[in-house]
Amino acid sequence: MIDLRILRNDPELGREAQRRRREPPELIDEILRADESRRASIATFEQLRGEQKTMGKKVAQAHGDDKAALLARTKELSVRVRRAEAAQTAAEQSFHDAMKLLPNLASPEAPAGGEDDYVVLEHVGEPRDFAAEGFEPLDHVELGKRLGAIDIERGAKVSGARFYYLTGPGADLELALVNMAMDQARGAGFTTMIPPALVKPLAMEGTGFLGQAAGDVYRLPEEDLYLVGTSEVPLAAYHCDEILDAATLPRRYVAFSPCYRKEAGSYGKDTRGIFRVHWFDKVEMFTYTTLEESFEEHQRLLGWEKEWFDKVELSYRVIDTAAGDLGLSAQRKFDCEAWIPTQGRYRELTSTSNCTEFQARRLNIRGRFEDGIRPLATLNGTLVSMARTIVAILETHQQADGSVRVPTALQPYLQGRTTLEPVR
RNA sequence: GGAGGUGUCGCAUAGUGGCCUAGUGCGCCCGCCUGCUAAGCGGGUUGAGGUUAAUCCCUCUCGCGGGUUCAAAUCCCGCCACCUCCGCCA
Repeated sequence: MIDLRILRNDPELGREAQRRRREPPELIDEILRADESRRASIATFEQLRGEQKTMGKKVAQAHGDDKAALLARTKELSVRVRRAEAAQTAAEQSFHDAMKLLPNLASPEAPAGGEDDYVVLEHVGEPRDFAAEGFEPLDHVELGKRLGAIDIERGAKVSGARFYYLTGPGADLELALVNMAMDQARGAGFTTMIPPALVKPLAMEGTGFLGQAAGDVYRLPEEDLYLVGTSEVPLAAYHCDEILDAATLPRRYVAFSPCYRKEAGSYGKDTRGIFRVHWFDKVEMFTYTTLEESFEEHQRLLGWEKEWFDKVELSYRVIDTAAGDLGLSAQRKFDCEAWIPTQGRYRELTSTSNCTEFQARRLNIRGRFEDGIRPLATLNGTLVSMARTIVAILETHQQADGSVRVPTALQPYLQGRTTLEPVR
């Protein structure tokens, strides 16, 4: 949800933001109309309600015929109050429904356009040149088999397509990555968290995942709960309906959680291996801060992500996502994409979004400042997403003999192992 | 899952249909007093919305949602959370 005053003062700003996202600009005018009728219905109700309260006091004091006459009038008034209240509720509902459809206003710095209109901000490291080294790289499916690290057949047998088991060194690798990520974040001052992966509709809705992304979300209709696609959801909802003391900001949390995604509409895409799966684990950073601070915090989150890539020794590039490819909540988003040798291209491993006040308004998260109470800003950033990082590490650090070199920084987290060796 | 209990302003509590415009204490903020501090004294202290240039003012907010009534913190129904006990369980 965005600040209504912005739209009232400058509707064209809102329409333009919609165009940059390739979303309908007419929504702005719908919202403004809904707001007008909402305010009119509030005025009507309040006027009648005030009258009813005044009359009620007179009734309490009157006796005999006076009282009977007053009662006749208040009975009639009561009906009108009830009708006005119903009209107000309906008008507020329509207004909120329209507001809920409106995505965050994209940053003026975010490139306009759709998925392919991103801007590359930088490249870090060189993609490894296997041809020069004289051998053909294996893909992660083959490597995973040889190392006894990934069991895709049994994942499919037990859970279906896009599921897998991490086994032996694969499981060890995930735990090592989790621990290294948690250590990094803890060192940077984050509070570690293990949040619930099942949440109520409020948390999903509040974080913006029931809009355009709803098709990608698993729902348990029996309990009316959702499986989260990222721990951003429980971390954002953690402080919903709270007023945080400004002195406690920024609040930084880092969470480990499973992530579940239907991957609807991705049929035929990335069908091989564990690059695109229905479940993976992730370590996610999340910050509550002020709107003014959020832009620098966004850069800091990006900085921690880059630090991570350096530690696992992957070459990558950073892209500035185009407005049309931002999630509903995001004002700006940077993705870090690692080079995947057997795909010959950069693929998204991590992502950091500045949601400004958008989620905080929906979830009613505010800060108490010297000059009053205001919504906070929320930001999120991946530190490590498991399946894809494991793909990148296995493929990038494989050696001609079929073993995989363990990045130096990761070795202490892998019982000192320097390589993962083939078992067959 | 079953039975019972509880949910009021930051905390603790009062309030069983109109005198609630929700009282009191603690905490907190401002001021007075005072070598300093404490105490004492006076005032303020939920949040949201409408209106406004801003204030004033008005409406909503007693876990949430319905209902009864001219009128609901108060009566009725449903839901949620927490506590106690029983059952089951990693």
